[in-house]
Amino acid sequence: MITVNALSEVAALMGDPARAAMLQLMMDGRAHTASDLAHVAGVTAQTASGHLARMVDANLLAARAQGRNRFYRLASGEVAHAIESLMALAGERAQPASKTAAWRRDPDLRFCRTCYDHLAGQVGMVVTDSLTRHGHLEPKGARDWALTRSGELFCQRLGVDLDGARQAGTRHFARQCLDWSERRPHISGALGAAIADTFFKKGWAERLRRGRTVRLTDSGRRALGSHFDTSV
Amino acid sequence: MITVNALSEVAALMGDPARAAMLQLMMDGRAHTASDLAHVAGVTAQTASGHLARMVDANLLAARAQGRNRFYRLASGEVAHAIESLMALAGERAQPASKTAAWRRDPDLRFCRTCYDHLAGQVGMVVTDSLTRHGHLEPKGARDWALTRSGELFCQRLGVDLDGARQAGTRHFARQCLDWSERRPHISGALGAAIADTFFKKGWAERLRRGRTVRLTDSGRRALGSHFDTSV
DNA sequence: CCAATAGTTCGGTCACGGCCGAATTATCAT
DNA sequence: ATGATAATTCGGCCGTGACCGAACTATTGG
Repeated sequence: MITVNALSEVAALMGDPARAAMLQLMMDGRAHTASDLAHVAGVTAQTASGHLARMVDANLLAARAQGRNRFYRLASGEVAHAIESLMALAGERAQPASKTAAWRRDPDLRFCRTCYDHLAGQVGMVVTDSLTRHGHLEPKGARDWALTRSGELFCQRLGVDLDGARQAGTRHFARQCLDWSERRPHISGALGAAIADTFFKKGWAERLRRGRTVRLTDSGRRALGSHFDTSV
Repeated sequence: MITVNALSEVAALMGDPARAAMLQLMMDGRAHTASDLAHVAGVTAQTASGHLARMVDANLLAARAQGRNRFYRLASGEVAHAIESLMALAGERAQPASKTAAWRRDPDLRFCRTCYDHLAGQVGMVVTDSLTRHGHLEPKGARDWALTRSGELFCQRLGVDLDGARQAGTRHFARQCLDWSERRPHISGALGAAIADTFFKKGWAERLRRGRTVRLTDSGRRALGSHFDTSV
């Protein structure tokens, strides 16, 4: 097995948006099911299966079968290190791998957190509910939403980078993402990420140092009232 | 400017074989002209120019104009670090950045060295000359070679991974590479890399710790006699 | 001034690879 | 047994992006 260009092969694996999303989820150090990984990547199970097989082949991931699930995790700390150093180049902050098993009970986490790169928890639901209630978002197919004309205007007024979100490769634009604490779908996909970005950029929300918990700032509370007519 | 998926964007830049080849050349810490970079990547100047512009845009590279040349180098140590950690994943060894300016005079270097990933110097020329002398390689176009049927058989007998080399994306298969010490073209491209790989794998040659110098082993000398009917 | 060289921009071609639908296998639940 | 869920393989579609030829600009040197 000759390695004509080893660097490009590994980098190309990480260079696909869907695979990168999966890898970033696995940066928490835990093992995730193929379904979960397909979900954060915004692709179908078949597509995800192909991606995962390739990454296992390249020794980026380790797979473990358990019942009818297969769990995937990063193959080694070196993989995590490489991903971190790449994210550092892009000015992103990688959340260090912490093995807090009790994270499911955290009330702050249930209130507001990131689900990979978009908002989840009560705040994520408030945003999603407000968008659907005002007719900005309409269900489309089984797992997507369509952004209506009024939704487009609303996002522009809010300062959401719609162009950037639409350029996000073949990633789903407005995906339904099942919220594990609320048990209902919130907005994810490229649009969900762009909205979350707006929250952070305007200082409405702040990521806490570790983990996925997000703190809603005072101006964030006011924004929820004025833009999403909800009080939390 | 929203970063919907920062990781994949950086990784995708490094994930192209041509760009990866350029980056690996720049891992020596020096600045290189656009022509040189096009050359090791095995692409035309236009294509290289586009690649370089994109990498400068993404702050992976820094460019400096000097006369009618433009010199490109890695933008920071962080970039080098990220590349190293990726190469480590693939089991490759990154050659540490040494600034030996006197490398042009080194007689060992003139005798045998790697030119990015293929053999250069007298040994590289011996191999190339032998292949052309026996009709295994024929000039094709201005800067390429064609591997003849007899060349194909010869490579198979030698244990060169032709299939692997042919899969190397859009990289040129058998490129002519101007040898700076011999002033004649030697074999490069995917085939040149595969041949060099064979030399290393069979123990005919060994990379020295630092720099590009390659040591021809005793069995390597014998192999040059038996397979390439040349004594050095 | 003219020829040669380095580099870039533009336009058009083409193939690789990501994507999904459909079908298949395996496990779990009733 | 029967149906539901998790995961995979296969086949075919299609868009992104890498590539090159041609034309253009800038610098150097005779």
